[in-house]
Amino acid sequence: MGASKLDIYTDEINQIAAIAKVFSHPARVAILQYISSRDSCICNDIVDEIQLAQPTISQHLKVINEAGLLKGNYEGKSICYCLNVDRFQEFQELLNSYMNRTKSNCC
Amino acid sequence: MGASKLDIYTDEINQIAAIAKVFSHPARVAILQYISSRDSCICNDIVDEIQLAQPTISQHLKVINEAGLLKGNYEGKSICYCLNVDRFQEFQELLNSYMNRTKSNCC
DNA sequence: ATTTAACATCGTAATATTGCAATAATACAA
DNA sequence: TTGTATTATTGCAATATTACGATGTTAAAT
Repeated sequence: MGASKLDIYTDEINQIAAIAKVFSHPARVAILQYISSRDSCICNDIVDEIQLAQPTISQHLKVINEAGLLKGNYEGKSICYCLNVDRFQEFQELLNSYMNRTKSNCC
Repeated sequence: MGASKLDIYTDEINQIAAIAKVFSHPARVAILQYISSRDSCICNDIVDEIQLAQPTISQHLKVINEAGLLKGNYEGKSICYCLNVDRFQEFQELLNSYMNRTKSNCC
């Protein structure tokens, strides 16, 4: 196989896994950190900062974007990628809600 | 390729990604939730609860275990898998530390 | 109109992940 | 010791992910 069986889990569990997946690659962790550290967030800047080719960065940005974590504003000829802070906050709250419920010991 | 280039990131970024990877599959999210909900956490119980074959559960448990999130105590003929709450707490704090720093808006 | 710069998409190779059947290992029970 | 129940490991097929070169696309500049 290789494909996850998503239909056997609750929506909440699939949602947590989907959120975690965004952060499960160091390039995406680094990209998000970099975007939040800059006033203007041009993709080419990221290529200079992170040692990956431009298509690879673009691909990771797509994953981050499809999770709803970006707000892209066109500014002149480059794109200003911004963090969608509300969505990011929502992700953090969902993760914490899951983790708080789960960290009660069993033995 | 297909392999992540780990050497181009800081240790902290790789650590966050490694933590997130544990939670990036719904089976592992479900297993952790289930383990924390039970007093005795036998693997066979998990197989009954989650619609995956025993080797698949065992494989996911291995990933969770290698991340340090389990304490396994032998109790009779079955294994009592317990959540390593300290480690789980540590993961939560590292994720929150990263996310709190990152969620400041840029635009 | 042509060029240039920034970013996206396509195609593809390399590698990782997921899932399970078959089998092995382990520990207790009879 | 022989069975039985529980968990781990192996091997393999299917799919996903990662990475990048080549090529498009878009918008401003010349």
